[in-house]
Amino acid sequence: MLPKSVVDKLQENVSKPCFWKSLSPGQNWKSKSMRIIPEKIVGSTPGAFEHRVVFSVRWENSWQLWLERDKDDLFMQEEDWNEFVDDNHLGPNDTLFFRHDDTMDFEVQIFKNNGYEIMDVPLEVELETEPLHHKPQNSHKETVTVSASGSENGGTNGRVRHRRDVMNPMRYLLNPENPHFVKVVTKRNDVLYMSRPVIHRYRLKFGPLHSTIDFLLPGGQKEEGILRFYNGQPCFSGWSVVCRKYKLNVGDYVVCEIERSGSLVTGVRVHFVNED
DNA sequence: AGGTACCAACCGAGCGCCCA
DNA sequence: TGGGCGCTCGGTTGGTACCT
Repeated sequence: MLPKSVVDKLQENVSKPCFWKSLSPGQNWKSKSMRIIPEKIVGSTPGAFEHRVVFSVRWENSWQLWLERDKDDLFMQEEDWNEFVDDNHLGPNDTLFFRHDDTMDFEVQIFKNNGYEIMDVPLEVELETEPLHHKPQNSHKETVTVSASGSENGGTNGRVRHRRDVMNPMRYLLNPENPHFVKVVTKRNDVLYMSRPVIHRYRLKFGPLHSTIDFLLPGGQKEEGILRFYNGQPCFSGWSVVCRKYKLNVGDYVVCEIERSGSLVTGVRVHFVNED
């Protein structure tokens, strides 16, 4: 459990409905009891989140979790909750603090057993060995190089047009499990094409034509993109705005980290590569 | 208010490269 | 060597700012 000073400080700042989750003996984070939305929260915000909730964390990542009723209790769906647990590498001594922000939105704070709050994406300690439920085949190694065209190691359709590789693109990611690809800026930057190997490998799904996605940029900045399908290939307009705003030049590299809700693509987190 | 110029975006066509 | 894929190119369209 957290030190009392930390608890007191949190509670001082809390005027909205909130609750804690930490493990009791014999439980693990994927126990069904950990997926329950406390009745007092449901009761205090009637109708606010009958179908889904969205958890947002300090490092501007978020997870959408669908809800299901079981008897009188409201549970987060197992698959969604397990993904949240895996993504954040929750350990037995961790504590979660949930604050109901707005309608279906919760702000989530993750504390380690010493009361230290995680402020950035938790890194997986042993990336190579821990099995992950949606980890793709040919999972990335830290030393992987990725061609600028977006093809990753082991891909059969990869083209090597710009053979200056970005070393270790995973180090740019907020969440190492997220799909990602490397994009080289060209003089035609009206749309950002999605990498097909990444789409297939992660079985990514897209919203309807003209639905919006977010370009999540450094410093918490955000630009809106529109989903298009050119030649059957999904891509996002609004990319030119990003290139202009951040003064990207032809030949510059960016690591595009795909944000998902389930398998549905909701945004592209853009990491500017500076390897020179 | 209407005309013009400029710019950004749309999207089909086609090029270049890799693999079987 | 042909087919498929990833990507760029370029013509067209639509929106906006500026000028008269």
